[in-house]
Order: sequence, then C-alpha cells, then structure tokens
Amino acid sequence: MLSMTGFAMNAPLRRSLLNGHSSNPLVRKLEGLAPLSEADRSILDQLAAGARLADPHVDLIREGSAPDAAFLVLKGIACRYKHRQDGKRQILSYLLPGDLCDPDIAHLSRIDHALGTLSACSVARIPREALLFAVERHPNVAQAFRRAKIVEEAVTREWLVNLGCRSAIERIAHLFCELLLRLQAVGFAENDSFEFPVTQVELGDTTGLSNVHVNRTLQELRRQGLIATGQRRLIILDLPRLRALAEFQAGYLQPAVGTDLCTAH
Amino acid sequence: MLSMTGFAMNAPLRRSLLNGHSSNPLVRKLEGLAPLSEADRSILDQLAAGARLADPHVDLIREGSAPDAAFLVLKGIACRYKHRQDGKRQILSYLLPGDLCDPDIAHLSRIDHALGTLSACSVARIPREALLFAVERHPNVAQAFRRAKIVEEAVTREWLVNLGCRSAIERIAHLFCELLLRLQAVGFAENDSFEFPVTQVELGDTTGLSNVHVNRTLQELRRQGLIATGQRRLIILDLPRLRALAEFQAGYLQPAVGTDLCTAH
DNA sequence: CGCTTACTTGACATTCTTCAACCGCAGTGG
DNA sequence: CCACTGCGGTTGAAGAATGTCAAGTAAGCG
Repeated sequence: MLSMTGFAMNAPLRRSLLNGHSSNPLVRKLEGLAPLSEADRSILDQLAAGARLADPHVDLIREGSAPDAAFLVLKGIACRYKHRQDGKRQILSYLLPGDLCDPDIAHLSRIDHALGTLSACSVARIPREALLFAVERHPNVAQAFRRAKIVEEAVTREWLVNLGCRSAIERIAHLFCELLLRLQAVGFAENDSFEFPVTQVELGDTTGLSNVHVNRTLQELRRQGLIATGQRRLIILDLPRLRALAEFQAGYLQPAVGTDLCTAH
Repeated sequence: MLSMTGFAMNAPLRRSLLNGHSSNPLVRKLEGLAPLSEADRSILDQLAAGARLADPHVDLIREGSAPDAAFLVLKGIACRYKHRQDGKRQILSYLLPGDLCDPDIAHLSRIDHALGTLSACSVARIPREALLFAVERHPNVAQAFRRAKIVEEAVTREWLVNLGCRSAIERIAHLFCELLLRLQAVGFAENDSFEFPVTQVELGDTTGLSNVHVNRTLQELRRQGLIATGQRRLIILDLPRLRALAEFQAGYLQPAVGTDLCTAH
C-alpha cells in the first residue's frame, strides 16, 4: 500500500502519488504542457517557495521600472495593465495561479506596463538567476515554459478579437469561459464555478466597457440563466449556452503535447 | 578610397559600407536591435533569398493549418488575422518589411489564426530548419530575433490599449504613428510619409471600427491638417500634433540595446 | 467601354457612455 | 452598540459615439 512507503517520500512526491497532482499550481499548470520528472517538480516547488501575501489593488511592478525578478502567482488574481493619461486603464492579461510574469520585458528601455493585484494574492518573487538556473538544468521545464508562453500569446490574440469585434455580452461571456478553463487546469475551479473577486470596474478595464455597462451586461447574463454571482464567486450555470453565446473555441488553450516541432532553440 | 577596394567585397558588404545599411529590410531591422557581423548579415541575406510575389488579399497561412516554415515580408504589408463565424474579422498585427511570422505557433494543436497579405507583397518562405540553423550558428542574430519578439509583444499590448480604450480618431492616429516609426526603421518611409495600400475596410478590421466610420475619421484627420492621403500613400503632415492626439509614446518600439539583462536562455 | 473595387455620403438605429443619485454592506472609531 | 465612512453595486435619464443600410461616385483595368 502506498501509505507504507509514505514516510520515506518527500512531500511533493507523496502528494503527487496520492492524488495525482501537486498542490503547487505552477506544477499543475506545467504538467499539462510537458512531462515533468520528480526533479523538475522539485525545482518548481523551490521556485514557488517563499511566497508572500499581497493586498488587493496593489502594484507589484510599476510602469517604468526595471525589475530583476519574475513574479509567480500562487493564489488570487493579478494582472498586467497600462494607464492612459486621462486615467483610463486597460488590463492586458490576467495572471491566475500558476502564471508567471517573466521579466524578459527588461529588454525594453523601460517596462511599458505595470503588474498589479486584482484580488488578494499569494505571490512568489523569483530572482532572474533562479529562473535561468531552473530552465538551464531542466529542459522539460524550459519546454513547458515555452509552451506556456505560446498559450499566453494565443490568449492575447483572443483578447484582441474580444475588444475588436465582440459585443459587450459576448466579451464578458468569452472571458468567463476562458477563466473557467484556465482555473480548472490548475485546480482552482469546482464544477463550473470559481472564486472571482474582481470588481465590475476592473471587469470594465478588462473588456473595454464602462462599469455601468458591465453591470447591466452581468444582469443580462444572470437573467438568461447563464451565470450566478455572489460571495465573490462566479457560478456558470449553463456552460454550453455560455460558450455558444461567446463563440468560444477552447482549442487555443490546449497545445498539442504530442506533436512537438520545436524542441530546439 | 572605398571604391579602390570595392571590387574585392561581396555585394552586401559593399552596400553596407557605401550607404551605411543593407537593402535587406530584415538586416536593417535587426541591425537596430543587436550588433551584427558581416557573417550575420550574410546569413540573413540567405534567409531572404528566393522571395516571391504575392497578390493583395491572399492567404499565406490558413487558419487551422500546421505550417513548417516561417514567412518573411520583404516588401508590402501582410497581417495576422482571425475570423469570426459571422464574417467579421480582427487583424491582430501588421507584418511590415523585415517582419517575420515565426511558426512557433505549431505548438498549438492547430494554428489559431491566419496570415494574409494586405497589399501586394514580396515574401520569402523560410523553412523551419533554415531558421533554426541560422539562430544556432549566429548568436547575435538569435539575440536580435529575441528582441524583435519583445518589441512585437509591446506592439500587441499597445493594440490592446487601442481597442480597449481609445476613441476612433485616437486609434487611427496611434496606428499611423506606429507604422511611421516602424517603416522608418527599415527604410520604407520618406520624411513623414510612406506607401500605405491598405483599404478602409481593412483599417476597420484593424481598429475594430466599421469602414464607414473609418472613412469619416480619416476625413476628420485630413480636415485637421494632420494627414493627407492619395496614390496609395499616407502623408503625415503634422507629426507632433498627431502624436499628441494619439498620446503616442515611442519608447516601446525602441529597446535599450545597451543594457542587456538577458543574454542567456 | 463596361466591370469591379474602393471610397463617399446621408439617414437612421443601436450600443454604449456619462452623470448623478441611491443602496447596502463591511470596517472603524467613538 | 451605533453612527460614520467608503467602496462596490445598482438604477434612471440623457446624450455621444459608432454601426447599419442603401445609394451613389470615382478610379483602375481588361
């Protein structure tokens, strides 16, 4: 029986064998993108160690700074965003548990956008060197990171479509479908519901809508029996109809792990 | 004098010494991102060889296919785009001379967007292996490609802001500012004007506006004395005012070549 | 010359924003 | 315990921005 050998295993391995996946959302995410060895998982646990709590609506990286570390979200929701001079802001992407804000952007003269929390978050700061070390020693991890980046780019393309040619209700429906799948992938959703402590103003900054219109659009989604909200949770009541409304195609979130045409580089 | 030794040089070097830059837009672009040796330039010229002409409004890569080659634009304007079921489409990015559509996206089960020409184009098809070979043997080229990618991501972020929170006139003004700078960087602009054979429908697909509204917005830009159009050219008459109107910050197009925090990877 | 494609215009409909007020809840300090 | 405060959500009314439809014009091309 497994329990007989349990005392000899380290914690991540034991968790992994008992329930099939790690409690570290970074491991859970990357496991879905490339096969990981126990050593790979271990280094990822080291990267995730030392996480700290961050309040909601707080900046982690300010626009114009030059960070020397990446940030890994372990709990809660953070985002990249840009401000305009007139005070409007645009949220560029959500960072969910397991998502990493890589500081490659340091190549630019200044970082051109900010990183901030939406809800309260648990965030690990990963020094650049630690990340490079992990990637150099663990090719599977490097591979998984590359694939994560490719998915991230696909998500960004979908956001462009959202802002460019979907109606208000379609934008929000599409966003909710995306978030459900991404959160399911890291074990942060139950059935079709998840914690969603994002304000309507922030939803507006995400979807390019005013908070008033977000409010009315949410009411319409509720009226149609597609979602329910409350207690900082979002419950998707009718996923098939929500997906149909948003014309949501899940493919872009799931890279084909089998066919790998780009191991080198 | 230079001409005395000219006969002993190969063509790219001679061009390079005579007028300070290559006629290959890929070389011109990457030169601005990393220092290149003569061997680097030579390999880039090889990549650009064998270009073929493509008609306007033609697909180079169709949505759902799995390309094994990258495409390099040498002349004209191409774009990535996505279609919606109802026929609307969103253009995701412009590929100007020197821009490369890398096929990393083959990681996804299917490529989730199409690549097509806007104007007539001269396009080189670069087999995956040739690209990998060049990158492996020429670290400076690899470095420049990485930086090009980072700039591309910054451009995408700016497009998200465009679609999410700028008005019609600001969106178009911002796009024109971006295109001017990008085209200047590869020598495809004279003063503040450039060839711009993009239809108003396509401008609408780019900016998330209807063609009618694009038309009226262009009229407004002309009326304010900011631009002039005709003969498939765009002339920017008052760049400072256009930039002010768009709140255009050029920084994101110009990575800091001096401070390189990420040579490894 | 006739065809096609792109551009232009006007009238009208719709979507979404803005403004302003109000509600309700949770935290805070007296 | 209660009043106060602040934030987030909700509502209504009015207006601005943008889309749609339909028709007409101009320019390039075989």
